[in-house]
Formats: sequence, structure tokens, C-alpha cells
Amino acid sequence: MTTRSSMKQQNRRRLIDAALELSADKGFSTLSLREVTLAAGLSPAAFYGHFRDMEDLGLSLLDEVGLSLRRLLREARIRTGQDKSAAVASVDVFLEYVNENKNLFRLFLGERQGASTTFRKAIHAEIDQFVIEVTEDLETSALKSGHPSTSIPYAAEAIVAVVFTVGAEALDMAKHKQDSLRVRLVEEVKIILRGALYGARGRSAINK
Amino acid sequence: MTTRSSMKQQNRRRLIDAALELSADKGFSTLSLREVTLAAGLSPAAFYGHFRDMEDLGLSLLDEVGLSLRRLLREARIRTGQDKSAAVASVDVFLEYVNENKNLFRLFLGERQGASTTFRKAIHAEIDQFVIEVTEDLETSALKSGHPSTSIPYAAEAIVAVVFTVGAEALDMAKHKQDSLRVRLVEEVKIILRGALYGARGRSAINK
DNA sequence: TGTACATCAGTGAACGCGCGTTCACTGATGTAC
DNA sequence: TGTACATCAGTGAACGCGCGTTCACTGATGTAC
Repeated sequence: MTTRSSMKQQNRRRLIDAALELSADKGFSTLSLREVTLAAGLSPAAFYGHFRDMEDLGLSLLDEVGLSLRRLLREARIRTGQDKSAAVASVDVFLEYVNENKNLFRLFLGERQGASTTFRKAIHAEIDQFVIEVTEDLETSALKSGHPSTSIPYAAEAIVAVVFTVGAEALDMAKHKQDSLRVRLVEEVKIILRGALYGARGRSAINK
Repeated sequence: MTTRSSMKQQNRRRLIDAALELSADKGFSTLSLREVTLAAGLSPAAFYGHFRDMEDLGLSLLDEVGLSLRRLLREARIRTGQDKSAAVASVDVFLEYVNENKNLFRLFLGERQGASTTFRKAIHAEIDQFVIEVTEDLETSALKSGHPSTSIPYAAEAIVAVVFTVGAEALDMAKHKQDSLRVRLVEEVKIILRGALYGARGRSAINK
């Protein structure tokens, strides 16, 4: 069953995978078209049968990364029963994901400030998706526990910010040295949650 | 008083300034040595009289950015009397700085995940400096107001994370559209402060 | 102050290299009869 | 099933380009007497 179009699909995959692997070492923005096609076992000219240019390939990569990361985290949050704090569980899953997909994650973070505006917008859109999901999640559980708060969208943004920041640091560390990062991240997430929920009841004393 | 060495210093400055200006548009990592020397009005070969390579120039840039940003924020925090919340004041100063030094700040953020390990380490060291200063600041004011807390170092890290995240978003926005960012940032910083100080007294109810 | 020599920041030409992109082509896969 | 033609994914050679780096050089600045 090696139709012409499935063969083409296969080569498209090879290009994407090669780009991912290479960008793990050197960052996506430094990759050359020739470098990627060589690694994928194709001629440079073949590239144009699949993508318009490297940026086009990069946007496809982003799509994949965003989708799979969001799916993973959503599953993690659902799986989490009442037995374990959602903060701890999500942090665990997130760090696990980062470790197993360093190259994807590096792409995500590395191009946040990358050269192309299109690229930056695409990444910020993905990050906004995370923020929305975390907001919904927090609002649901805040309602359940009877602590609604207007601060929740802000808390969600703050959580995503610290999570991604710590994730970025994890990239440069051996896995066994990440315990302190994990503790720190959980602690920071808890601080934010506390701040958001505490704020709902009364906030007069501190920072008038 | 145009000594040989002061002329040389002047050209060094020209190279640094040219690199800063160019990196505002396209990101530092995409700059070429020839591009920078051309913009500085020197021959490519002259570059080597000042820097070993582009990374070397980049590290000098980082030094400047880190130093001036930290000095600015420190002054802002000292200037702040009791009349205005330190959170609001620092956020204002920070956003002001970002707007007036977009190119510096873009360099800072853009190369956080840049290609070179040396570069990344240098940036993280600068960021750690910020965290340390914020920690000291928070501890001082927590002591004064009688709310010491073990969460403070975490809160400082979280604050720096959200501040830099929002700063990154401000880069792509016209100044007059940043009001919402400012509100949001202040809100997030307050949430974190509240969470850290509230945690000192009792944290049992939420997130056991 | 004037002269002779040393210093050294910057020049300009040259190099080899990898880049993105093009184009006529090849040959296997697909289709029509 | 077999043949003739169409399709089209991928090839390989070629192009012009900007790159980083080198090197012998120039000429203004600095120094010693």
C-alpha cells in the first residue's frame, strides 16, 4: 500500500522530524533548509514540494507541539481525582512532558521572541489557549469549593508564566537535578492560587 | 583630545550601538558580523580589533542591559515612599523602561533560549540577580509590616517570571494599547504577594 | 620645537563555504482503454 | 491482464549571494632624542 501520496506524506514527516531533532541541539531559527533536507535524506529541491519555506515548516511544528501539549495536560487534569492537589499533579505531568519532548518545548520557548512576527503570533495564540484552559479549570474548582474570585483569570496567566519559565530552566538540566525545580514550581503555583482565592474574601490589609 | 585609544573606544561603542539598533528589528541572533560593521561605518575586518566574534559582542550587550535595568529598578523602588504600593510603582517603572529600551529588552528575552549555552547562562545569571534583589526587597518590607514568610523567595521568582512574560508581550504592542497589560501585571503581582503573605499565617484550607 | 622611528587601528581585496532557489530531467506510480 | 500515455514527487546541477576570516597594507598617532 505504498501509494504515491502516502509516500509523499512520509517524506513530509521525515522533514518535520528532522527539523525537530536538529532544533533540539541548535534552536530552530538557526536551521538551514539544506541542513534539514539532508538530515531527512532528501534533496534540497524536494523541500519545496512540502513547504513554502522554513517558516512554513516551523508553523507546522508549532501546531503539533501546541496540540499535543494541551491534550496531555488536559488528560492529566481529568485523571487527577480529589486525592491529589491539581497543582502538584499538573506540575508533575508538565515537567514529565518537558523532559520527554525537550526539542518540541525548546522550539516553543525559543521562538517566542524569534525573528518572525507570524511565528510570534502563532506561539502567543498557543499560550493563550493554555491560559484559557487553566482559567476554566480554576473557575470550575473554585465554584465547587465555594471560593469564586474575580482574580482567577489573572491567576491563570501568572501560573502559565511561571510554569513556562521554570520549564525553560528545566531544559538545561539533567533530569535528576530537577527535584528542586519541581518543588519550587509547585510552591509558586500554590502561592498564586492562595493569592487569588484569598483575594476573593478580603484584601485590605496588604498592598492597599 | 582625540587619542588613539579614545578613538578606538568610540568605534567599539559604534559597533555596540549598531548591534543594538539592528537587533531591535530582527533579533540579535540573526545579525551578521558584516551587517553590524557596515552599520557602524567600519570594515568587516575592523570588528576583530574589538570582539572575538558576534557572541562576544552579544555578551557585552547583555552586561549593559542587565546593569542599567537593575539600576533603574533599584532607584524606582527606593524612590517609592510609603504613599504608593511598591508593586504599582515597580511595574510602572519597568514598563516605562521596556518601552524606552525595546531593543535592549528584546535582546534579553530573545536570547534566553538562544543558540549558545554561554549566552543562556549569562542571561539566567542576570535574571537571578533580579530575583535576589526582589527577594531582599520583599523580605525587608515583610519584616517591617510584621508578616515574615518562608514563601518570599518563591514569590520573588514568580514575580520576576510574570514581569518578564508581560514585558515580552508589551514589546509587540503600541504604547497606548498597554494599559490593560499594566493593570494585569499589577494584579498578578498583587496576587503573588497576597499568596506569599497569607501563606505565612495559615494555609490549611486550600490545596492541602 | 623638530626629526626619525615605532605603534597599531583600520582598510580592502581575496578566499572558500554553505546558503536559498531555479529548472530541465527522470522514472516510478496511476489511469484509460 | 496488457499496453500507452499522463502525472508528479523527487533529483542533481547550476546560479548568484552574503557570510566569516586572513593578510599584507596604510597612514595617523605616539614616543624618544
